[in-house]
Amino acid sequence: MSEPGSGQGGTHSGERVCPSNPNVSCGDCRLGDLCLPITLDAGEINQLDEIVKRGRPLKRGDALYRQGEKFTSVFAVRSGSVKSFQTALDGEERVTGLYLPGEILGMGGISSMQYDNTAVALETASVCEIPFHLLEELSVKIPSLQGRFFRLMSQEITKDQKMLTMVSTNTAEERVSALLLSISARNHHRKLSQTCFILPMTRAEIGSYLGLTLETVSRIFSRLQKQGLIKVDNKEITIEELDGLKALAKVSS
Amino acid sequence: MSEPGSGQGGTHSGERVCPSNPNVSCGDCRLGDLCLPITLDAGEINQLDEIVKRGRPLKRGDALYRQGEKFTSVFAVRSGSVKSFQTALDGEERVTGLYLPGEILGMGGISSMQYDNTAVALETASVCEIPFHLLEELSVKIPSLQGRFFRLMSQEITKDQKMLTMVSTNTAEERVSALLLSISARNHHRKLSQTCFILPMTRAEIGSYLGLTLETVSRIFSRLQKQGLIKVDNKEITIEELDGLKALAKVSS
DNA sequence: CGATAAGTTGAACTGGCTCAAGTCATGTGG
DNA sequence: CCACATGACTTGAGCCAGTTCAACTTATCG
Repeated sequence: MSEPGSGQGGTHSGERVCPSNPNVSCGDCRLGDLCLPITLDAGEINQLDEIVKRGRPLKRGDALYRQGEKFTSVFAVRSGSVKSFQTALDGEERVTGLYLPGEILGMGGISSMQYDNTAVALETASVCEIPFHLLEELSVKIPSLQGRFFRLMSQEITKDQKMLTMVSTNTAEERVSALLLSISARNHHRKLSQTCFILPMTRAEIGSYLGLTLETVSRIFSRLQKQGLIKVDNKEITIEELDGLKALAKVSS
Repeated sequence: MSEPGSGQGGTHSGERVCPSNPNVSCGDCRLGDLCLPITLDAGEINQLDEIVKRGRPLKRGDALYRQGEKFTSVFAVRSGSVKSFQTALDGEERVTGLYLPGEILGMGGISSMQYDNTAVALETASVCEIPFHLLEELSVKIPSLQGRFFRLMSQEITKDQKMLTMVSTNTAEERVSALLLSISARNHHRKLSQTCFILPMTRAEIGSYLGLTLETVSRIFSRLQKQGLIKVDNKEITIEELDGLKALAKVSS
């Protein structure tokens, strides 16, 4: 039904500007209004463009950075998807974030000057690397870039706190529903289908992210399907009753 | 044993500079090396000083800001303690943060331009209010202030993710131990006793913060006391076996 | 001093976990 | 291109950490 790598970015294979083309600049990038440059004018985007490094596409499992490494850059997902996770003392991985195209990651490393988690591609993905010391210098020259970055970090704080509230209060069913709705809303924001998408994570990764076991995640999917709220075909999810799912998730957005 | 308001700040009542004196400037504040100005030189501190508003002390229950209100300022705790919480759809309060002297709060409001939680004083407290638009302007002029604020926000992200990992994986015992150790470490950093302190929150608030019920928190306290790791006298906690508690908490710091 | 909020402790219950036994998809080497 | 290995997923049964409900004690404060 879908070859590997088609999860999030692949549905756009017919576009003018290929999202994994390393030569596309920030001004041309179709994610322009989601990513860092959103509030910048053309001249400023060019300045930002010069400090952005665009590497070759990553394969599933490739790391953007690793927990404990010296912090150098933040990253913007251009296509595909990325997860971040912390490795506990016992070696267990705990997923802390899922990042889709247009989203920024790595900001947790700024304070301690080393990355506080590991980020790996969940599928074939391309990312922009933004060396932080250059971004800082540029932010002093372009106040609106500083403002944009303050806002981005604030967004991450808000997101994490929402997640924290959810994991510590909501039931398994509410958490799984909320995750599906979150992916749905982010797809919608990127002009993709909000009712049908490929899950970029395995059941185990979803469980780790939501504080559940993989068996519970699987059972909830089956239950939601039985209730007619979603259709599950392996990793392909179709939301049949968006409002019903929202009622179940008990979250504002 | 201790009158209200003596929890965190009151133990310093014999100091030269009274922490609730609204006339003390950033340069004179005994929290100087914990709070915002940490990396600034004398001239820069004076500039920051001019934008900081120091109101009269807050009483227990007074709000610094409320969820949904227009975002205007971030706040630094000068003395006392502050909690932040989100109000769910059903009206339930979920504690999302505990802030002790020298710590900054309110940064979650920057992105959406409205506060994403409510912050109230847990005891008599004094705070500095820093209007954000002035802080932004000043940050462009003082690059090290921009850097400092980037680092502060990053710290908040790291803290939240650590909390998220903890709440979704650790047992009740580990969570309670970790909170006690966190308060202990923060007290130590502020040159207060790391083994004996007054809990600024009720059992219900601690439970809400850690994703537990108040009964469980109470039971864990009793259990830890029975094991000889801590001594509990209502809100006064004495850590008897710091290393034992650390072993139990299973956290790095 | 009396009212009310905070905290403790016990007993029974339950949502999600653990363990187990399978099926199904994906990909690899012969 | 098939066979087989391996990882991903599903489903069931029993269990347990933490919840819920309840009764009580202890602090706080007008």
